[in-house]
Amino acid sequence: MPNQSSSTLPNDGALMTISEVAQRCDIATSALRFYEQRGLIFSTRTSGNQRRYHSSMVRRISVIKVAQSLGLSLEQIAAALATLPKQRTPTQEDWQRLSQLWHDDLQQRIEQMQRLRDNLGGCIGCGCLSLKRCQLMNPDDSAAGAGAGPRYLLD
Amino acid sequence: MPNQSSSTLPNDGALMTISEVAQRCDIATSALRFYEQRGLIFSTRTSGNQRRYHSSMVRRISVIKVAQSLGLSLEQIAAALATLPKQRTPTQEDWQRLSQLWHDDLQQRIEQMQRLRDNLGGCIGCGCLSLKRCQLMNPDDSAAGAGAGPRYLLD
DNA sequence: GCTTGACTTAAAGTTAACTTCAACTTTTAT
DNA sequence: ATAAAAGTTGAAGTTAACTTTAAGTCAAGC
Repeated sequence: MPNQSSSTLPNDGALMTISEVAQRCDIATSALRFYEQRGLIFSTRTSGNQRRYHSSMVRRISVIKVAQSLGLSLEQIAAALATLPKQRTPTQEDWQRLSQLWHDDLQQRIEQMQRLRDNLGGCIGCGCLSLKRCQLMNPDDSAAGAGAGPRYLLD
Repeated sequence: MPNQSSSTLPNDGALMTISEVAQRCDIATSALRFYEQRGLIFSTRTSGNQRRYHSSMVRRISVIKVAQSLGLSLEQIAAALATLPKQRTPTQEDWQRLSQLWHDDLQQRIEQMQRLRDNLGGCIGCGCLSLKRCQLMNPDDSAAGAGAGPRYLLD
C-alpha cells in the first residue's frame, strides 16, 4: 500500500495537535491527557507548551482501545506497551509480538465464556446451590474433576 | 438426588443468617447488604432486626455472580431478576428462561471476541490507522461491509 | 494586533461496585 | 447473667477510568 492521505492526518511527518488526534482516534482530549499522565502515550511540546503528537501515536492509541475492549486494564496495557522499543517507532513486528500476547489471553477468555454459555442453563437450573464448588465458576482448580465434560457438583 | 445436608446449610426450611449465606456463596456480608440495598436480593428480619435469608436466596446470589462474570452490571442483573415471580420461589423453568436470555447475549460477545482474536494481529499490525473506521472495532455497522470475512479498512 | 477558538493545569466530580469505620444492638455460649 | 461473637446503620473511603470546571495561556485568521 502506497502512502495515504486523510483529512485528519496532516502532511507526512507533521505533528498533530491533541484535537486532531482525538478526532482521529474517536476519543476525548481529556482521555488523551489522562493517558499521558498514566504513561501510556507521550508527546512533544511547542514553545508555548502545547502538545504535539507524532503520527505513530495514532496506532498506539488504537491499540490501547482494542486492548481495552478485550477487558485489559490501563495498567496492564501500560505494561505491555512498555515492552515496545522506546527509542524508535515500533515496527509492524513489534506490534505483532504484542498482539500475540493478547491473542493467547483472549483465547482463554473465550474458552471460559464458551463453557459458561454451554452450561449456563444447567448450572443455573440445577440443584447446585453453591457456585463456590461449581467447576463453572472455578475453572482454575481442575484437580477435583476426573474426566471431561461439564460438571456441576451437587451437594 | 435425595435431600442433601451440608455444613453451611441448616435444617431444611430453616432461615440462614447473613454470614451463613456469605460463606455459602463466597461473598462478603457487606456485599449482601449492598445487593439488598440495590434491590437484587431480600430477606426477612428477626424481632431484633437481624436479616434472615430463605435458602432459595443462595441460588439467586449464585446467579448474580454468574451474571457478573458474564460482564453484566448489577443494574442489568437486577432488571433480569425482576422478571422472576415475586410471590413464589422461582422454579427451575424460571431460572432456565433467565439463563436463555443471557445465553444469547453471551453468544454474541463470544463471536465478537473471536473476530477480535482472529484479526488482532492483522489489525494491530496493518496500516489501518483509524480503528474508528475498522470493522473490528465497529461490529454494529455492518452496512458498509459487503461479503463475509475479516476486513480492515485501510485509509 | 486583536479576537476567537484551541490548549494548559490542577483539582474536584462521577459511576460502579463495594469495603471500611464508628457506634450500637442482638445472639449465643458458658 | 454476662461476655464475646455476630449483626445493624449511615456515612465516608476506594479503585478505575475518565470528565468537568476554573482560571488562565497560545495560536490563527482577518
